[in-house]
Amino acid sequence: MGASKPLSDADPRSTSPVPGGIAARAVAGLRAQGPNYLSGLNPEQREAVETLDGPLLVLAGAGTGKTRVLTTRIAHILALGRARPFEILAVTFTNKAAREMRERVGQLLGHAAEGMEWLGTFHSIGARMLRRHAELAGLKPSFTILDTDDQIRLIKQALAAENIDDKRWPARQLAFAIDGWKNRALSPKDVPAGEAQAYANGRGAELYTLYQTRLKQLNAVDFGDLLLEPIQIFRENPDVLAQYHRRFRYMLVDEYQDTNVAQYLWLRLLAQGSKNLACVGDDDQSIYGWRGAEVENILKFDRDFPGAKVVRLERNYRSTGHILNAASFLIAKNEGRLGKTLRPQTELGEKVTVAGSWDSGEEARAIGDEIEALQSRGHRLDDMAILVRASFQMREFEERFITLGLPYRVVGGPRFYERAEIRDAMAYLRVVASPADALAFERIVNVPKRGLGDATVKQIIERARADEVTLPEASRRLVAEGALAAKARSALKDLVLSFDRWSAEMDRIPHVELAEKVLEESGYTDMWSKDRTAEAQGRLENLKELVRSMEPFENLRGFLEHVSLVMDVDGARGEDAVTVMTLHAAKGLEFDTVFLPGWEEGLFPHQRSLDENGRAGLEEERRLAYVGVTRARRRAKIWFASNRRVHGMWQSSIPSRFLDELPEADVEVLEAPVTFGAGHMGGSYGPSRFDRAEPFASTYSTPGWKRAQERGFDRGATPSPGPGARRSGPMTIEGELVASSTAKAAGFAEGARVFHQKFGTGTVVEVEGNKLTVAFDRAGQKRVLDGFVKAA
DNA sequence: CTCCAGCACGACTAA
DNA sequence: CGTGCTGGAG
Repeated sequence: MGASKPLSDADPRSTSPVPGGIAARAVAGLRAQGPNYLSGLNPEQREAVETLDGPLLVLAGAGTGKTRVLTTRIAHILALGRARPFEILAVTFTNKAAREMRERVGQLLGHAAEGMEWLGTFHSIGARMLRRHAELAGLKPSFTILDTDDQIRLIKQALAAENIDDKRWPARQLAFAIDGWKNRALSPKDVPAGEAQAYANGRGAELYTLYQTRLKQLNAVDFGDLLLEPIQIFRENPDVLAQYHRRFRYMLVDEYQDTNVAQYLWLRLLAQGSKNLACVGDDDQSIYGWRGAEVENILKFDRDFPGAKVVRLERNYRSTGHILNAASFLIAKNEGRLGKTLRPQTELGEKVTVAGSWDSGEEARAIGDEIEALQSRGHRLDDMAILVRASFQMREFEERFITLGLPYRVVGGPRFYERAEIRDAMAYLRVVASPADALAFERIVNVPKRGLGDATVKQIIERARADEVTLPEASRRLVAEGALAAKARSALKDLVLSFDRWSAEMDRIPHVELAEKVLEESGYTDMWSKDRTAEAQGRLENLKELVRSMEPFENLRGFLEHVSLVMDVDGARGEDAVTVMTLHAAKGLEFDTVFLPGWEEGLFPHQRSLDENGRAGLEEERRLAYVGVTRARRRAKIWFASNRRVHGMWQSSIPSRFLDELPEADVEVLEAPVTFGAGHMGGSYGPSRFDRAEPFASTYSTPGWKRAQERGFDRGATPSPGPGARRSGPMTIEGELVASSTAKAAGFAEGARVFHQKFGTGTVVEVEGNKLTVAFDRAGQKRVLDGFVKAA
């Protein structure tokens, strides 16, 4: 690599590929005037943008203009004519980041960044490459991309075929292991013996091989393969790799600290061409260790890419002083870091606030109130966000915001495409688009119920395997031969004919219309319309949303590709709304006001991180806290609750250790608005508690609150309540308590129509204190507590 | 052979 | 709390 002499771009002629050529003169011209897109950059940023040749690492602290550098750099390359849009490889981790980059390059150039076909996520670019050279990997270009769910079902099948007890060796565990191997670019033969030993008595590697074979048979890949297969192809086909070397004149990577071994290898292979690889990252924001990210990659960048230039961005333009100081002080507790000193560029502003609440419900109420207060003072909801550690925390906020009528949007919550109804609908569409998609066919062959159970499906699969045909084709043959029971045969015949009809229509009618037709004619929407459970309505809404989301796409195939790679729905509609999302999803974003609830030991830092990764896990959690605080421009508001329901059980919790790691001078501790009950460990649950709860009877009447109180009482009786110690017996205490505190608020009479979250609507048959016997229209007669039903 | 209810068990973060 | 498997009824 001695050939790559360090090039100074002070002299434009030396950086030009063709000395004295058009580009060089253009550079000189631009340099003279200074193109306006460069004018707002500080010296470090400008250096990062203008250092075009050779490897470059930009260490960009939070809020130091990282995205700006990346996008300006692209604009610069294009403006100088160094490369055409399709000769730039620009990789991000999330679709959001890719989208943003595309938009901002467009803004800089004054027109859409058309033609940047290699701007995207690692996975989408990997998929694109793999489709081009699918044959080299033993696949057809139409291969399907399996998500985690499909993956696990496939592994289950493999385990069953090998007679491995999936109770003892859960499929998830193997899926997790395979994922890990793929993240480290290990093919079955490369798996270290020790690790392969760990699963199913040493059959790990064998099962991995089997899984890969099944994938190929299904013409499918998983997420890991989207990178691994191209790496394999590049290694085995130098001519293919050479094509990409010629193609990519410049390469940019966002969030380099999050790359795993496979991504690193992929990049290194590609960067052997032009060597113009620019990586941007921040070791303090490395929060994806659990999916294989190797902070090492960023730490040893200059060794991996000799002659690399390193630029540090340390001027923070985002946050006010107190916020930045608090974040810096916190992250300084980490040991394994390159070390950067972020410098605030503005006033100290407001201190970071820390407040406690009795339980998670109160936390949600208090934050909701504060949001409304801010809103009434003229703050936009768009400028506020609630960042949670785990997505289960979101629900409470959603519920609260619904009652308040506060518009909110959830980013990456209970994920849209993971909902059963969406997956079913998608499976239908997948089979229509490619009848060979066996997993999809299996999923919906008996949804809605058609009388095609396991036995029938098994026959179809066996036949398909014997004849080496698709499942629909095997079904067709079985039907034609008059096999199967008469009932199953006619149901199957109808289904196969329907698929034939839909497939034939695929290119004739608009895909949105086709989707509606498929869902309608298959009886799928009907199935939910007839369903009287509470969720059914929401599911139908989701299906409508799915169909609506297909509109922007050219055709069905385009849509399906999008969904398999972009597992999120664009929720960014115009309305002013509070954002609720996980800390992981928040990386790269910023808001004026950031609420950080749930800073409790066990949740944040998350127990599992500590258990599984010890100190490294703690450090990653701390980086996550750092990411959270640094999302805030003007206000960071941290909360913790004394009681939180985890896995359906109320547990008391202690404040996060991170709170004590914040600097006193930059933090203001708020009096909790309502602190009664907290720390009430004594067994004296006398009338005094009731008296205090009484005034709140109307507000504190949610089931959760009741159980919070019940839990408090319970703790008095049993000092260390183990989880599971109370499987089904809390009714008496809860019952009495609830009866007194909600007697006036609730009070259902016999014959009243009520609605229950789980059982739907029904009629009250009997009232006994707060216990109701309700005949539900669908779910039958049940005894429920009145707190769980609303008047219908 | 299919369907459904009841029960056990596992639950953070992502493309 | 939700899903996924098992066993028994139809």
